[in-house]
Amino acid sequence: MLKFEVLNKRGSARRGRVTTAHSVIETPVFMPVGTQATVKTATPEEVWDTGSRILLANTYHLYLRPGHELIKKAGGLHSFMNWGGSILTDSGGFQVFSLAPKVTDEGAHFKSHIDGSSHFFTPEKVMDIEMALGADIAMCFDECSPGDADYHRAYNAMNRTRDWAKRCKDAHHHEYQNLFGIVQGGVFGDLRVESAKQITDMDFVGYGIGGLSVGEPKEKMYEMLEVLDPHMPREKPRYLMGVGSPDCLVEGVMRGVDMFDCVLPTRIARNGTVFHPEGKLVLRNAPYADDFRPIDDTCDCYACKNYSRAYIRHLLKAGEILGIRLTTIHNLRFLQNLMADIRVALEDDSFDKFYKDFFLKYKI
RNA sequence: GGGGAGGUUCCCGAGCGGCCAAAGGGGGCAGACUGUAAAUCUGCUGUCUACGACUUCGAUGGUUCGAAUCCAUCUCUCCCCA
Repeated sequence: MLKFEVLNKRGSARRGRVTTAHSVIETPVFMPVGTQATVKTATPEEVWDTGSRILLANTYHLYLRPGHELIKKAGGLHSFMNWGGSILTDSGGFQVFSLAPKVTDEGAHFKSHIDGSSHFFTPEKVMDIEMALGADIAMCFDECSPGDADYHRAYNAMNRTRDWAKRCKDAHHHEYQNLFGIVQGGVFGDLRVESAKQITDMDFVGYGIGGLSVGEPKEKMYEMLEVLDPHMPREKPRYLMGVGSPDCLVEGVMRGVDMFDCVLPTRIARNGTVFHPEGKLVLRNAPYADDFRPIDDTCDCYACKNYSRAYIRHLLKAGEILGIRLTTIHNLRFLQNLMADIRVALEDDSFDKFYKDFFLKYKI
């Protein structure tokens, strides 16, 4: 079972440690996303070398292809993809929201994005799949309302998430896998508080904060985190789902978040953008054509230690695979270094200074 | 030497009298990307003293109210036969 220790606190921010059956995870932590049991372009070893100790994978995608039974047959996700760290599986709740299928109290009907075939997810079905996948942490099947959802819609999604969480908990039995509940409530403070009560009353191992970073202004997201802070148990990990820009990570930690995941670093890497202490660099742009410096001369990643901006830009422009591999490795390492720096600052009780210094340099 | 097909905006390539500053690709230049249907998507890409004007479709000359589109000559490229 999962163990969570809070090692140090500074206001709402906390420095902690999650221990799962597969690894020790120092928090606050950033978790790279490997939807289809792979962090796109990088080998598990390369991902490990960026400092990552826990990855995300997606129930919806792996159920469709190659199928959870096959992964179970392979000995579970860790074995199937040769990843020695921990894994968290997202439930497919986000797809329910983004693929806009028909949702009833019973579950969600949707059509496969691969072949158009019809499928039906219930909380029980999702638990079966997640247990078969065998990640260290499984997420409840929830309903995620979009950032512009009105009160009524957010309210309904919140209550459905509560009902489904109950059914998930009843259906979930696993030797080492841990189930996290998910708080919803849109951008409405009272709903967030109510959702936090509904979900934490069920006593999960940890809590996802869902339905944020889905199109609402950042300020709303920060506001919701502040509203939630006093209503979530301090002794359990909090996971802000889908958040991953450097500024949001720092802001999230300040508001008490322990875990983050996001496709942003890997996606923008594939689209030619890299993180830098002063902001993002669109490496495929013309000014880098003859810029022979590393992406970030303070970075210790494989890309920065060996290659220039000009070379990587050339690879990106030429459509060479190595280009997006290098930018992916850099962006992951950048975020892992950022999180490591945050953890040190929390240990040293210097997070306020860190926060100030970070935003002095980093242009959003 | 004979016969045939062609030369279009950075490149390839449509257009074949007006609706053409000229389709569509590519390339180039930017922008977006936050629980991944994403190595994706979107915009711009002749010049300017810009809701209008000017210069472009091998060159020159012509026909026409009007030509990238028709005619003549020149020039270059490719293919076939000698």
